[in-house]
Amino acid sequence: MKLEQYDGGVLIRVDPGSGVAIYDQIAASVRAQLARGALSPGDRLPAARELAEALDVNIHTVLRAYQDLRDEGLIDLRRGRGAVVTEAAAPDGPLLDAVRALIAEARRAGVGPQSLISLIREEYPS
Amino acid sequence: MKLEQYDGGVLIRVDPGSGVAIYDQIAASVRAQLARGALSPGDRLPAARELAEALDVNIHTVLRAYQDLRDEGLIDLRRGRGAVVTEAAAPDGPLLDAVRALIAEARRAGVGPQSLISLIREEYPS
DNA sequence: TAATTGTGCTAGTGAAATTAGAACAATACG
DNA sequence: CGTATTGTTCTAATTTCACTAGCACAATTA
Repeated sequence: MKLEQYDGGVLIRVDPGSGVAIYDQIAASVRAQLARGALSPGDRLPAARELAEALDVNIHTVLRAYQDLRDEGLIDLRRGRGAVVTEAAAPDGPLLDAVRALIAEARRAGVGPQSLISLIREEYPS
Repeated sequence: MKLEQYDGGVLIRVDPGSGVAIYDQIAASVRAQLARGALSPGDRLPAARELAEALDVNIHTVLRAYQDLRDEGLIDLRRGRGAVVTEAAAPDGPLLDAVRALIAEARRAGVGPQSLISLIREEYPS
């Protein structure tokens, strides 16, 4: 089952039994929307307590996701103020095009998401 | 520290303290080599017991990786016979090109591996 | 037949995720 | 100024899952 949370354009989905950690799903959802342009610099993410309740998750789990995003420089996170999207996290058209081109190519070749991601991890060292 | 295992062209690396599960690292390593063409249909992966000993890991950890690969249709896994690369898992040049193009684009845009993978997960539904 | 190889099972250990509750500090807003 | 909001920090318990360990068993190969 998937829990969702809608808040002025911010849509976050979480699947407790997907093998991926919940805080990682939250962070990934935000990252994807940033790259896609669904979230723009200056936009505000839902308050941690608020999102936690909506997703039926502990506040610390949400905070963990937010802190990861801050460490990556994607959001500005401060008490009293909340989580605000950074200037550095501007949407990128060409990148999104490249992503969609790659996925089309992968589909054609019969390569699934797992293999594709493994390949990228291998070719794009952290 | 990284442990490796060489076996007739099959190179598998594992880093116990990388945050990624070992079985996932093994599977990812195989996936990447399949897509790259370092492994071809008909090739045989090292026996689970053998690889486990070489990597200094439990056999169940290796089997978990192999079973995941089988679930994805990449290898044929049967007792007595071992793990053999499937016909479906053929190498693909254009795909690899697209991957490298995407990574170049991501680097240019200052988008890290995390965000990139999150984006692909979101755009390439399982 | 004998050796190899994956399967299935039980069980224990350790690390990490998640939850819970509370007090506290910075910010925003009337 | 006072109050509500919001993230921060802390302790602690629980739960989940990866990993290890050892064993017996079944299928395949040679």
